[in-house]
Amino acid sequence: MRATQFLIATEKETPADAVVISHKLMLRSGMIRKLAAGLYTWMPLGLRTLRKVETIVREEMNRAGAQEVLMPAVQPAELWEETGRWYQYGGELLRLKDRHNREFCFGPTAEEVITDLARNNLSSYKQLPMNLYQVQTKFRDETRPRFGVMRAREFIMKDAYSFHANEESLQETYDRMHEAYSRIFTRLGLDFRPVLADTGSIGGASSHEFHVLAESGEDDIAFSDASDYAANVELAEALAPAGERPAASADIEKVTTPDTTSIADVAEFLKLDATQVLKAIVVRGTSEAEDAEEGDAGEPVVLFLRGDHELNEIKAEKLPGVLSPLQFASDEEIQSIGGVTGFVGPRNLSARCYVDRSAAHMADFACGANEKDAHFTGANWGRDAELPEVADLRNVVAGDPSPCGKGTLDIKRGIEVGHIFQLGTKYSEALKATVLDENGKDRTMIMGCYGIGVSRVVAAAIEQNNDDNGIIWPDAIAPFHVGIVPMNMHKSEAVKEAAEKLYAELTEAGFEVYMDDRDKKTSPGVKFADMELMGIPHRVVISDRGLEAGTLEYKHRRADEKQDIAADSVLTFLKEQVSI
RNA sequence: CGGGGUAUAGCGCAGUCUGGUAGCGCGCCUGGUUUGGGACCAGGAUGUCGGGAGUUCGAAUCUCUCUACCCCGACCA
Repeated sequence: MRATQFLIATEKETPADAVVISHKLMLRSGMIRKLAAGLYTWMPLGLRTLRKVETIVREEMNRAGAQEVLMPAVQPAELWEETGRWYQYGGELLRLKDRHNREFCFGPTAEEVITDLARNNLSSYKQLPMNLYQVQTKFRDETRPRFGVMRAREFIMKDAYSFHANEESLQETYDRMHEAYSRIFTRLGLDFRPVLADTGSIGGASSHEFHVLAESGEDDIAFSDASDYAANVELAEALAPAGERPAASADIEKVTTPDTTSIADVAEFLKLDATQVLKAIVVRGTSEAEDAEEGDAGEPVVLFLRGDHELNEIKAEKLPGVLSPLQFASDEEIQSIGGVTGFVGPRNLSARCYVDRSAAHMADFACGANEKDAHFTGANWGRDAELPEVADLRNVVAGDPSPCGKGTLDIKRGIEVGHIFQLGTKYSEALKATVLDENGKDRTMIMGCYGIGVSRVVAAAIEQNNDDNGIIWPDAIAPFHVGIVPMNMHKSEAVKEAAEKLYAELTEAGFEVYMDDRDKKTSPGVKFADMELMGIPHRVVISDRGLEAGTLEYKHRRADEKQDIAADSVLTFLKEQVSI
């Protein structure tokens, strides 16, 4: 590709609405342009990389035995009504009506459609297992799209769905997908980790997320320093502290603590560490009324944590009696159980309570007195308040022992680029997707699903590969492998000739080449800067000076120094440097 | 959805408080000089000042209203 024929859209200044590096660089390099919130046009430069990611994903999916299909982006409401998700999905589902007033949605995912496909086209266990995938535009009407294509509303996703006659077969495909994903992200040149994950609203048994490690990630990942254990913090179990709870050594005492409603206030006022203060969080409970609809709130539930710990909402939602999704109780609801907002404590509280494992281990602690402007100090479980049911309620923090039993946990930020689930029969049952088994009986197929955020991968790759001058593409997904900068091409026939010759030679050899043939108005500095911003990994400069000496100059985007290469060996040299 | 903010040329911004008819840098066009790291000189083009309504002799500026976008949070995976 010649620069003069390419839609170059580089920008010197960063558009004001970008906050993460990948978003800034994608805009500045001219990979994407924003159309509206969460909607982006892929420019020629960006699309080249996007297509390369897709290609790698396809190659590895095919290698792992999956078959590509392409389903409609617009899906009929009926299917979603059959699984009940038409009502459950909420505002993220973009609903549409056609001219006949029939309802549709723009697919945020395709379980319904693929399961419909399977029930209509698979009839025998002998056809299983079957793994089908597509690479397609999805739409999720995020309340808050951000970070460019990292969290866009419209995005490209590879979604695969497998169908099985039994659990063993599902596990086999799941493992094979796990392996395929590892190969994909390795080939993409990314620093990634598979981590144990919550199964979320899609439901199902087992689940792994694939995360690209980056500071700008929106997820916290817990790693063991002594094993390969890694889990999303949402899921990572916080173990009980070792040993017995220390014995009480202080007397309980009520103290006046005016306006100290936060843990930080209380700790400061009482000159205690946050670890010595009991945190109480009152959430809504499930209703036990006969006519209660799902989601109706019932009696509040109180959760106790050590002051320095954070509530893990996913864990809390799963507790019996706690309303899911989690909602915090109102001041009135707190009063109804004998509490005072900001001063809730375990003593004389009439509500169902849970205490976190670490909080259950506290002794001589401070806690709310269920009176305005009052706390207790020197409180102890058993003696001063009954110990509620103990549960794992908190997010793990760095330094916690690893749940795998080996080492301690470290926490890093990650960008979720892939997710694999064992779905079980959630969708196949709702849509009655069955096959006949060996005995001629209907059997509901067991499903797995496997997603990769293709467009998000592009952004994630940039988060991991950039410097002050711009993007640094791994060869595998670079929009161009080699950039040629001819110096003073307008003046020197020799340079022009050599550049054209090299361009033809490299293209012939299978390299994707970008030659900056812009005229004399475009100074070399601009060409270098653009090429670096765009992240082209290998650069060859052709100059009169070099040609006289029989050399060309080569520099890798990541290297500090340029090097002279004998002109006649450039092709061989580049074949060694570039991994296509 | 709650809180905060912004909207002026393709991009980044000033001008708004204190009303007087639109400006800077980059980019773009023309000509010339330059040519190994975002050149220089001269000339030039580009704006419904986000939309609507109002106040006023006069509105980018004041008032009301709508919209879009961004940030924090909640939600979502």
